[in-house]
Amino acid sequence: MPEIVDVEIVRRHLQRRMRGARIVGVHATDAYVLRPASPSTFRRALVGRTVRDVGRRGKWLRLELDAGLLLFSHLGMTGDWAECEPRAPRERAERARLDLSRGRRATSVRYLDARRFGRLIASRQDIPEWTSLGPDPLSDGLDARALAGLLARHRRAVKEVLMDQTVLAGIGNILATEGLWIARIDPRSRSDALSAADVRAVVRGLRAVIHRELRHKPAGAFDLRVYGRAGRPCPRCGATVASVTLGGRASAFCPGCQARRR
DNA sequence: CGGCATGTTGCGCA
DNA sequence: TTGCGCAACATGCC
Repeated sequence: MPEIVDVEIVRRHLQRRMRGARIVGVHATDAYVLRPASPSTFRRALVGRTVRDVGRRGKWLRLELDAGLLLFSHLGMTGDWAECEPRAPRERAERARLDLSRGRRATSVRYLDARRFGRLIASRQDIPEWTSLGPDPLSDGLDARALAGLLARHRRAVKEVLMDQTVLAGIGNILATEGLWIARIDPRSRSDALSAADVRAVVRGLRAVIHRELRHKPAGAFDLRVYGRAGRPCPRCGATVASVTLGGRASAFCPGCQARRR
């Protein structure tokens, strides 16, 4: 599910369903993903609260409730929110459900997460994971000058730096991989070795993937050019797509048209 | 059965 | 101090 695009799509859904709604019931069924971990404490914090706004920064969702309460949601690897009937039976991957009422309308939203790497955190203050996030490419914009400054501050592979949430918020393995392919830059290039033109290309690449995904995602999968395509021909130059490991993550790239900066 | 997965954190080592 | 590499977390799919 989750990179900035997926999380933004979820945010829009939740905003439409939840803004102005009152939480009338909480079925927090999985202590593993909750903070506070006790389902009853978690439930008591949320029941009766009204949702003022659904925000997002990077891969984090931040629901502003009344009475100064905040609900943070990170989707981990397999998390998702979906609307459901209040009477719908619990699904295997369902970790929490919020029953909502707005006017005379009653509906529910539920948090599904097979692998349980996600988190639901009720808090009275912003959490460190939220406050330490770097600029968000969608809400803060992405400009080459700012990104150049950020990249120059690190000496790791550019792909790892792009995926560092404290540098830039929301870029994951797919977007970093595809963005660097569009920019024609080898993901192993040191971030501080990129020229001004390279940084502009990275900005264009990331923008292109983000907006393309944002347009196509709701309709269905859009086709990725190099991610998950190691061993197959590069759609741009025909060379065989390679894969290396960076920061523990598979990183596909085309040795034919993505040059390494040194 | 083994390998892999759109994420994050923490540890050990050079 | 910095930069890595790797394991771990829990589950599902091929």
